[in-house]
Amino acid sequence: MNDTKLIDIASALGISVTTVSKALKGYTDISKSTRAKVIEMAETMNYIPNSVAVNLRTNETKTIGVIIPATVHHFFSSVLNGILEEAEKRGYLVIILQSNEKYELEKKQLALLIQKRVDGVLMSLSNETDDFSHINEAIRKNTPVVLFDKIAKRVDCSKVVINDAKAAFDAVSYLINKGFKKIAHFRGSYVPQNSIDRFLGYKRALEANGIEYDSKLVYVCDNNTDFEDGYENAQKIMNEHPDIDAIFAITDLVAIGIIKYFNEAGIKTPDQVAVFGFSNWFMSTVISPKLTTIDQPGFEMGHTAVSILIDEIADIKEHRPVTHQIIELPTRIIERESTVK
Amino acid sequence: MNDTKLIDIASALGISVTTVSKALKGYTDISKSTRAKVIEMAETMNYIPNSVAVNLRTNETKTIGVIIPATVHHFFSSVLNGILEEAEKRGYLVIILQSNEKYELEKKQLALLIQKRVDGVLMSLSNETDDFSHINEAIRKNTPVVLFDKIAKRVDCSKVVINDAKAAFDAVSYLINKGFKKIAHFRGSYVPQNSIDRFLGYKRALEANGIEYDSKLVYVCDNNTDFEDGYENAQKIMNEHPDIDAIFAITDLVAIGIIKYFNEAGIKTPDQVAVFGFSNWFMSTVISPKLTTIDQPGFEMGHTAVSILIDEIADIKEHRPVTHQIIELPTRIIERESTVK
DNA sequence: GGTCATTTCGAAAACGTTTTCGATTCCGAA
DNA sequence: TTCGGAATCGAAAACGTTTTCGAAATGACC
Repeated sequence: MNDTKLIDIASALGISVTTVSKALKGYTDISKSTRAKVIEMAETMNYIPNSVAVNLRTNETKTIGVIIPATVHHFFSSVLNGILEEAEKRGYLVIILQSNEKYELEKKQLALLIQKRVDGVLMSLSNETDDFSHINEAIRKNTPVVLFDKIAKRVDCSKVVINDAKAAFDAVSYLINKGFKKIAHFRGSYVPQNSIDRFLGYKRALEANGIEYDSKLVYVCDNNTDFEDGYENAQKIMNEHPDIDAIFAITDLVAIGIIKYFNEAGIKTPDQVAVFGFSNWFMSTVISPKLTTIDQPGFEMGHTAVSILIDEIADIKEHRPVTHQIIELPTRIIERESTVK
Repeated sequence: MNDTKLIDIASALGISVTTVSKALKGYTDISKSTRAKVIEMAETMNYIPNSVAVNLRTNETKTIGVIIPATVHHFFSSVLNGILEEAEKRGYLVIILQSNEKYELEKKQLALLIQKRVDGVLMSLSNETDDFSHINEAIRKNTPVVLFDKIAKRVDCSKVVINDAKAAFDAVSYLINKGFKKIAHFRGSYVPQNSIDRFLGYKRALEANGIEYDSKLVYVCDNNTDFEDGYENAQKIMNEHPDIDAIFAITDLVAIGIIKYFNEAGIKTPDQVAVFGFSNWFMSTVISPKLTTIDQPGFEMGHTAVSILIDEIADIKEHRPVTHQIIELPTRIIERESTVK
């Protein structure tokens, strides 16, 4: 536990702490000779600056916080990888917290992060969250926040998202163009923005193509930890509406539940009912038939969210005005077996 | 940016910073009346202690670092969830780093964590790591380290693992008892301990059951990001040894690659060749046939690793002697379709 | 009223840096 | 020799807490 500190180097060299500090930080008012001596001594004494002391003095921690709503499975692991990579590249550490889709927890965790003096925070909202004062409060305290994926339009901060409505519109339009006529939608719960947007994209695509929207064909899947929800609703819809010929699912997980049921019940995919997923999760190539889906660029989303956040941190530090950006990452259809006859 | 600090409360109340601090921390030498006043004022002024200053003073950060070798997919996401949950429960924050299976990066990241003064670190070793001096160095500096999953037997610290050799032994014994005779093994690369142990378990199970070990039936799959490796080696082995009747794969990912190939090539699983995986990843129930595998308790592993680490942190702080533990978590066979005719 | 113990408070040091600002030294030019 | 500027260094304050230790005030008791 023999941490060497500035004062150790200083007394070893018979100079002041100030000089040591300045030499190490490249101040120009230190002669080359003493600078060399200091650097060498720091080397041999294996000096490592105490980050906590530096943080206190400089009022920055070079750390960002990340709050994600769900477990680190699936889509969020891609985002996380993007976050970790970009943060490391820019010299920031990242603290991860999971809100488990709970508003209260999310609020508490955000408070904890700003208490810990992180320089900024990245967050994706919980399904429960419909009050955003905690976020505004953080921003007011000069801790920049950037929202990704599950965002709130009403919060004034940077956001990086995909255009869920457009992606869903494209997906359903694709199905219509393929000749499917009675297309159901397995949607998510009612509050998260992306659940709403995907639903709206579905509805608009129908209307744009002269197909009447039928609310009876919309089922709610609000469990996003396993595929049981998709499985059960597939069973249900085949009883209630056996004549559907396609389902647009809000996530690949739901879609896989559907396909699982269809495989077991002897319902042919895509011949009797086609299935379209969302997110391009890893397992969408594992299932048989392979799932047609929307590629959602998680890695890139993490990347750019970090990038924007760190830029804003710098802006605030330099007292520049910060301008919030809304970045919309492109999605694309990945056509596989579950929709091609 | 109107952070209120102790001194603000103190001057608002006309008392000293010391008294405010003590009142807030429940010191008994403060009268109930002033304590009440302080608490109320802190409340109305919305006081939040500056963690950085506290850290500097108390010399602890209530933060632990985690270094994982691979991307947060699959097994590690379970571990991570266990870590996050237990850490939160015990009042610790967690900083995540990925070494991408690189020794140099792992070393650098460990140094970074101790520079940041984390109270302890959890790590799972990279495939490249065969020098452990960086870990010993951390421990010598009083930063406790606990290794999980991919560990090094020679490092003197706590570890939480599964018994890979026994789990593999059980898996292969199971196959033998099921009547399979010519069992191949798709192993991992040569240095990680769990790759070695699973291979040894395979070999011993054969020998224990009077089946001669044949090194020709062992294939190396060292890519753990997708299932191509399993796919290609499955193709290869069916050319070179078409008479095998089972494959024990080092991971579910490899096993899924194998099954993918078999499905495409018209090779019946398990009738012609059975497949046994390892880890019980989520997708092992998605593939068809569903994969028989070993359940590896990732969540619990994260949980207990954190628990041990935090206990050691407390021991060090209280100057108690710390005794290292080696925890071996139980595994079990999950029998599914890929091995039952 | 005096003594002593108890209760209640605050000054100050400490944690390890960074940075301002002034002091000292050095050197060349006049 | 003197002067002025440049080069080099260090004292000290500051970041916001915690905690030791002593001082002051209070209360109890005779």
